[in-house]
Amino acid sequence: MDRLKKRAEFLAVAKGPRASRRAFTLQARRTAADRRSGQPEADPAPVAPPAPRVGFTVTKREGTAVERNRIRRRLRAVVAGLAADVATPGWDYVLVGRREALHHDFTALIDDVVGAFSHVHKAQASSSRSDKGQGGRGDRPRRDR
RNA sequence: CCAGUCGGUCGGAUGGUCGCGCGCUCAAGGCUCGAAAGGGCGAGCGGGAGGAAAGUCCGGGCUCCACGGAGAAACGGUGCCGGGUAACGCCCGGCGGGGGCGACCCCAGGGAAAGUGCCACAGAAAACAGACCACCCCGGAUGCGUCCGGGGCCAGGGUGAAAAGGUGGGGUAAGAGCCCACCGCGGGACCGGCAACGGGACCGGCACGGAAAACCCCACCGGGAGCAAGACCGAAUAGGGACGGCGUGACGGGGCAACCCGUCAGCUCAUUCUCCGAGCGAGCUGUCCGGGUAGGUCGCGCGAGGUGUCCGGCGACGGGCAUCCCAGAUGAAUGACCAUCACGCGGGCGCAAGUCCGCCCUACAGAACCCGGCUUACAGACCGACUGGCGUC
Repeated sequence: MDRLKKRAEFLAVAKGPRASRRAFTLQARRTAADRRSGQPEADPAPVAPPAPRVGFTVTKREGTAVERNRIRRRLRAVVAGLAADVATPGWDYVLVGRREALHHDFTALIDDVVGAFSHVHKAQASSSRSDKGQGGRGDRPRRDR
């Protein structure tokens, strides 16, 4: 499981859909789609979408350094345990940890993460249709001119 | 046994499943990035948070910047003495003062006869000596209540943190260091100590209030910024420079000119031809160079190093020998989960040792260039030395 490490990558994912649970907030973004739309359609090579990447964020508001480390490590352990099941290739994810992640029951935490992932995927699916519609409309007039 | 003082150590253990980052080694095949060298995905092994990693309060190393030498002033810091140390505002050993029956603890602890200012409230008076009230004596007046003049200035004056040394005696009109004894205070030859300081013959009738954490004076110390220091590599895009290639057409009109407009060539709008339309119409392009952003590499861990032991020293510490190599991340590794066992708390059974069940799972807290300190936080456990009290022999 690759990690997100650049500030710019985190900012990009923050624009995507999100799902909030008691112990965290999940943000997600479909990166492969972006790359395809950025290139002309002449490149039909069906390159395998890049492996999913996950980043973790815990702000100082959530506690001391020890507590923040523990929040991030528990969330990381959850994701590492079921990464292949929930994370889709071509996507970036960011988990924003909350204080509740310190003592939240581990199995419940796993359930929450699974739920949040599917919720985010659904949200992207519905909103991406409208995105494509807008993109198509934006492309056509440019070609007409 | 109880109460207490000081110093020190540790701060869960074992196992299982799945992982993280670093280093070393291996390489049969596969996948992937790359022009290549090589890297990644793999396997094995090794090691991977603290006593405070924290606060960022001092002192250094290291790096860059500034700077000719010396001195002075200003500013900041430190402040009993001796020692330790690379250095310190730290530590050790003393001294002085204060507290405790004691072990022991606490102390911004230089200078107030260099100067300025301050001493609230209360009080007659707050700093140097007197004025006031009251008191005492003498003389005079008197309506016998007292009043006036002169002298004494000590004791008394609720106060206050602080007010003319205290007690006793002599003395006197009454008093007062006016005189005497003791205590206190000041000076002090000399003695002990490296010193801070301690002791002190003798002398002095006693003067010299506090506060320096108000200013100040004296002595000593002090360039600035910090690993986001600093060094190197360096895209994409835009822009800069050097050299080269192709090109910068014709006519007319306006305008002093720069320039603007129009027409015709020319070029572009995927390709060939024609037409129409739009745009361009003086630049386009190749190679190289330099600055530099994102990003990356180094800095980066052999050190005022750890452990053991011996020697010197009361001690801080110093020295010798042996031995060990011990985190190196950068959206930031050092973990997640489970089981068992100790530890703690509560309850049941048992004379007791113990056993069973349940709970909390055990604090403060996470390296970020590195060291020496200080300060602050901390569940619980252990060790040593010592003090006071009780009991027994």
